[in-house]
Amino acid sequence: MKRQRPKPPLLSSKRPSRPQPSTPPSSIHHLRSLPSSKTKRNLTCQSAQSPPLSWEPLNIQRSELSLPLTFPTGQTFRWKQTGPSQFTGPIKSHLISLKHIDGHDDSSSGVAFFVHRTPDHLQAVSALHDYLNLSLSLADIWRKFSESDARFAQLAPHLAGARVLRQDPVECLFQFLCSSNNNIKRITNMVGVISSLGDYLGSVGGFDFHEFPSLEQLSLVSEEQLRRDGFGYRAKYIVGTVKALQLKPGGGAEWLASLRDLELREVIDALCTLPGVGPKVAACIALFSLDQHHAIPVDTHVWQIASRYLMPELAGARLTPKLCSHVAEAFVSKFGKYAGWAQNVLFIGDLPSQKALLPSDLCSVKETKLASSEYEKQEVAVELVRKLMD
DNA sequence: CGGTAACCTGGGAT
DNA sequence: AATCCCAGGTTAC
Repeated sequence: MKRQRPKPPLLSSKRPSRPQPSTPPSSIHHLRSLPSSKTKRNLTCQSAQSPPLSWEPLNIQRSELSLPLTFPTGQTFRWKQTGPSQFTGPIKSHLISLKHIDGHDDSSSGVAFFVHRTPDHLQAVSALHDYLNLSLSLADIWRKFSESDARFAQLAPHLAGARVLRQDPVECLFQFLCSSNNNIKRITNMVGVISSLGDYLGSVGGFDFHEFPSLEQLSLVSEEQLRRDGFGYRAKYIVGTVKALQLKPGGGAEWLASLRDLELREVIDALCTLPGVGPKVAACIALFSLDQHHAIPVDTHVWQIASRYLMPELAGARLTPKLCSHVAEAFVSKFGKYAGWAQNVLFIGDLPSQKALLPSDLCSVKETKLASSEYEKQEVAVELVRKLMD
């Protein structure tokens, strides 16, 4: 991550001196199969154990996993684009690249992965499958969505492979603590600052990667330091949430992971006890890391989508907490058990950065500034909502 | 209990 | 140039 201005050195940005991997240097053949990167000299890491230092196929079609529709679309800020159709990121203590394999059609094109570094290759492969949520079939889930919603059916062919990840809860929580009232670029910078507190994993394409820091490592950074690093008021959320988690019986990581067994309502309530976590951030954590497939993060985008396609009677109304839960319910009653996965697709379809993928007639046109008469319209909408809620 | 203002920061629009 | 507005919201009043 390149920073705009010089920053004070971070607490543990020094590379921990790890024992060198005991494997022999890679052969020429292996070198040829290394992922493309602008700076080859930075390819420092290797698998400490098992052999496969090469690209291996992931046994799925592109329609089950699109890398550009899954990694840079706001559910994780930890992955970097390291090639034309290649992304690199950390999963636990594994550092992995993924890239698309071109084919003539969907069935012959797919995804390959490259394990740059891992304590155990088999565990790396297993962790990758888990992280990508590959036990769930996108095709199965989407079929029902298209049947029940016209907007989804229109959008889906252009956004094939937009998958919901299954991230580590601690990692997910701290990423979305950074997201409040913020933009993707700055969130990515901030997540980079936090990540650098974790153990160094290696460098690919000029980007340094770290294992996500433990709560103990996170507890070493002060609110003042975070403010100097540009976190603004979110600095106290980070510090406060670390402390709150450390007080949990059995440890915060355990406590967070245990939420996977609860009902969505309980999960949201539990998460909202942490400082800086409100309904929206809680829903993101629930959906992207806690197996709550019907959690609906209602933000400005989803609000727009809902008022445009799902609940047109809301057009012009304001986004209030009360209405947010109504929108979430509307999504669930329309899309069912995996409503969060549908929301994710509609959300991506609304992202300015993804508009290029869509035919212009599918692009949502941003509501231009409200004219004077629009004010009245809003009053009417508010009235309608009031009736709706009785 | 529901509605509002304040909160850090940076980029783009007015 | 100065100011406003917005960006995947939450908190405190």
